[in-house]
Amino acid sequence: MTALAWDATEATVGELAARSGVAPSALRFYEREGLITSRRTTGNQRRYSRDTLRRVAFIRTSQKLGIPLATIREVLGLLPEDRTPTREDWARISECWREDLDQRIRTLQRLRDNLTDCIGCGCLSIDRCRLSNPYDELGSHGPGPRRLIEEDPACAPECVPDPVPAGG
Amino acid sequence: MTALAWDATEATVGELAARSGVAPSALRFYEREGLITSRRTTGNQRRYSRDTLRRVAFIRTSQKLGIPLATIREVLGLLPEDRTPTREDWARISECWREDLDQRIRTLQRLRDNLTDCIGCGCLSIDRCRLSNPYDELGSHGPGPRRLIEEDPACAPECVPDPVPAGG
DNA sequence: CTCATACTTAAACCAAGGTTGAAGTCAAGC
DNA sequence: GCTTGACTTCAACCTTGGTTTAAGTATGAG
Repeated sequence: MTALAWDATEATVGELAARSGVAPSALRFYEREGLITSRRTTGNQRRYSRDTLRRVAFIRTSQKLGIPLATIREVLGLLPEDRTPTREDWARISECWREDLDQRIRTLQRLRDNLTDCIGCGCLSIDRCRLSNPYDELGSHGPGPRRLIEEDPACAPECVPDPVPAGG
Repeated sequence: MTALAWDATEATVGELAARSGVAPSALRFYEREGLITSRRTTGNQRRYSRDTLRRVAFIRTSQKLGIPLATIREVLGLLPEDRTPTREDWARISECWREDLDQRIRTLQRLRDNLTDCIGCGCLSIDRCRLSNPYDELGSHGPGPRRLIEEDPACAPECVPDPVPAGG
């Protein structure tokens, strides 16, 4: 069970995989995509520092929340680079997902309510229905409530919670 | 503007595209995938019957609700084949999405609430966090609440609302 | 030193939901 | 009956989030 060791301060890709429950191929993929980083040994093998485990946990958690990797990468970029991130740092960037999640819940609820309305009248047609309307110009009859179903802006990382305090 | 005509009872792919706001390539794709059908002219061109517009509207609406095409196809299969679907038929199959939508809303709310908890403690770590736990076996410490984040069973078309009454 | 494992890379592949392009055919206005 | 635009098919390509495979290299136990 040397794969679970991580007794020193660094982990191989296999050790990190075992600890995080994420496949080595996925970890290499994350590294290619710039979500995690590693030191290389003289023989070109990866060595991960301990806090990478938390970083991977953040990535997987965010994915469970439905956030695309590109967005996760951007938000990870808000972490301080000059020191190991603290609990507070992680909490701060986790806040980024809250608004996003709230927005998505609201959008789904709106969609569901409209569906309920529309089931009542059986009106799922291009021309009349608030749910189905693609973009009304084509129906060419009156200014419909076009923004009822806005593409949710979900996952735009506009959240820059606070300027991350640098240094210790 | 002959593309918008549809004065007769049938539409070409371009006309249906113009009316529905869905690209011709997408309509051909839907047909390949069995979500819509068409008659062919002697010259092998597609002609869509009028109710295809509603069918396409249903498809797009369902996609907005986050339903995959494969599931939409299955539910479309619940429509009567021996007659043009009525308002009631559409309403009936639209009901299929409701439970699904409710489930997804509940899941997202649960995730958000857990995130709120976890932000409080800054605990997004593999070993402790309810949100981050990948599959607890690896953490190897006690029976955690593993099903807090279940993969939502969303989009299983178990909804067979009523046997569709055949004939007019 | 040797041998088994674990590591390295690049490239191919998967699913979904299409788009794009090439090469050829149909339909309609003049 | 010709020309033009809309149609046809097939195949390749795109994105996201990876996995799989092949060929080769490092590391560490004995």
